[in-house]
Amino acid sequence: MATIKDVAKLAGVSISTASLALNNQPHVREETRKKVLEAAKQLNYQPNGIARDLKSSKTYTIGLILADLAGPFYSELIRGIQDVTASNGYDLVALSAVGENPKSVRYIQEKRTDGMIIMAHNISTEMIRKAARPDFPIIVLDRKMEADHIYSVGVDNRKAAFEAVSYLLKKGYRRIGYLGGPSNSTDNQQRFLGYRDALKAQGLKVEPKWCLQGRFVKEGGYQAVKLLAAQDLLPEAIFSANDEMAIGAMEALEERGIKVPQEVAIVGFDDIQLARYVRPALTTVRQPMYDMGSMAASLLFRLFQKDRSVRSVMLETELIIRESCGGNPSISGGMGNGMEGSDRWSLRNV
Amino acid sequence: MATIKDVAKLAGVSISTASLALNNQPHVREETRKKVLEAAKQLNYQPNGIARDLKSSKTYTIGLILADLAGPFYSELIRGIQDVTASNGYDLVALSAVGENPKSVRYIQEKRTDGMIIMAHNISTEMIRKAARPDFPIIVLDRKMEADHIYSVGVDNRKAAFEAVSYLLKKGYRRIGYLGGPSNSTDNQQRFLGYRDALKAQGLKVEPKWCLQGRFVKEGGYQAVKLLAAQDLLPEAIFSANDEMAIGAMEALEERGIKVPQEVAIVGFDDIQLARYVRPALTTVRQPMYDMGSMAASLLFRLFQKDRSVRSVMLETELIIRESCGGNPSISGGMGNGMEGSDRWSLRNV
DNA sequence: TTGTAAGCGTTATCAA
DNA sequence: TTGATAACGCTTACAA
Repeated sequence: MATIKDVAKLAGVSISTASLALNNQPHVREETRKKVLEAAKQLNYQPNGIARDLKSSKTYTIGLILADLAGPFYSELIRGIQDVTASNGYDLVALSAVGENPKSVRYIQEKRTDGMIIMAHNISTEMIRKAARPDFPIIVLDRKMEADHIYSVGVDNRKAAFEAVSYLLKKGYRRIGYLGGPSNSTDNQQRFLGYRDALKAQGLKVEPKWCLQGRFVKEGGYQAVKLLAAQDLLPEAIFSANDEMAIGAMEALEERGIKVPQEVAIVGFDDIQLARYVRPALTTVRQPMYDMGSMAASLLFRLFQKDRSVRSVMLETELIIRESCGGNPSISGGMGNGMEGSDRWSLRNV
Repeated sequence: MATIKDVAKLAGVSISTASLALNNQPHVREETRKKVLEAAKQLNYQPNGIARDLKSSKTYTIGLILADLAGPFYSELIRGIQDVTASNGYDLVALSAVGENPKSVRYIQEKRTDGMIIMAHNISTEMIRKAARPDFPIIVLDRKMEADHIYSVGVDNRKAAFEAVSYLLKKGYRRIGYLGGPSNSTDNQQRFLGYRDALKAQGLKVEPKWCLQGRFVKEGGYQAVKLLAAQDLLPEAIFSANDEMAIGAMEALEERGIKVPQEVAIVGFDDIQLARYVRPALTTVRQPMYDMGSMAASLLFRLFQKDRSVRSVMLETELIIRESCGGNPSISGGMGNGMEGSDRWSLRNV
């Protein structure tokens, strides 16, 4: 690997001159610059970014940690972040936090980026708190937390879940199950509370036998519902804490010839791309993922600029009515460009 | 930011001793180690990864560059890579190459990782060739290229396309269009050649009016087909160079009330997750994305170990018959966990 | 306009 | 068992 030293030597100048020339700094004679550039080319010189980062304590990179990079859930989120980072001349690197003790925390602790956006329930709040610094702000998307140099961007999960379940109740369903995610996930906890609140508001209470664990993945939803169906314990409706599990649930039901929504209604959460393509199309709570992403990134850049007015933000969700709980499918088909539905059902401020 | 220097000072030892203690090296008195660890904790010390990387010229990270991180296409690929990197104790960082002159090339050039996997047609072959080094191998997934420290993993696009189009021909379709991606994409070029070959083998030739450009994105497929339909120029069948465009095409047709497959048949390429969910379910060429990912990563690790036997690899594709060109849907339904058909791929050396 | 030299935070070598 | 000290490759005062 050719270093700047080699370039300088070949060009017959000092290292600092070589550096100046290479970085298009003024105060370098044109002839000298040419010599240096020529030498660099000849050696196929490429600067070592790590050394530069170390020296300048700046990486022009922001990091994004997701529980599962490969999940279908994140497209719009990534797009939102990316649009903002790119327009600020930054790179975005994404990593996923897999397993109980994700290796990627190393990446947070060791500060290989200028800031972080995190949406991974398997990364502990404690860890995040420890890693944040004035020059290393962190935005969390999957929990509520406000501490020095830490901000959160998200939706009011409890309220959103409350409304989704209330919708089921309004349609006359009484025996409503909950298909949940990992218990250490704040999102899951809040959605469960919203579910409980809604039942309670109608004088109903949570039935443990209908509280399923699906780990936020399709296979989990599939297994949980399959088991319940085998025991003949199915409720009339299921509120699933995310769409993936809801789709798994639908497949389990289909396998047993149980009709959705006629026999069991289903509501999901997230509005992933697939939601509108499954049959029946999934009624679900839309999270404004693109906005969450761009908001998180903007916050970060404002923080880089020492903007003191930054605060955590909560965005609005929207219940998207499709076919999976019967009744007026108002949406299905269309370009799926995320534009449908802004006029439909409720929008609310938090 | 507390550095190791601060820790050393607080513990009353030298920097080197602090380093030894912190890294669990032997030859440190237990008492001393305790003192150091205590100091580190008190200062909330976290090692600076960049400095470490610089010193050790090793990052224990491999990079993945995708044309569009947010695309639906990559889940399985990422999973394949991730499984291998994680089991080798490495991190995976993903970046996307957006636009004509992607900023992320910086990441390649500046070697912030120990190796790279690239699937982004907007990164030039020239650039890749320049960046590869003995200690910085690169695996390309979207083009055929073999040079020092560069290997490719992929499928035989031309053959796969040939088979897909031949299938249409065998079903009796004669007027077959091509919905293609960016012209600088090798994948696109090869698929087009396969399409042409298949037509030629039946004495047919390519009709320019049926050669559409959809930029590999859904919206592109939608627009192109919409336009063609408006001019009443639709062929009997369309071979789309990827699934996203195929789905866009289907939506354009649906909008005009044109039935698939009765009036226009469609075949896609990739077998993304959505393909089995759209109605009619999409007949398409499955690329073994998971295997491509794990294979690419394995190659990298073998290279790290100076394994000289590494060679480029070509994997087999498979035509998945569903409903979008009429006739015998052989696969559809199931858990969609990507496990179907895994007994069918074979490895071929190039 | 160019060169010398310090330093970013580590790890590693060698003496003490 | 510990401590000086020299790198790693770069940027940047400051001096010449």
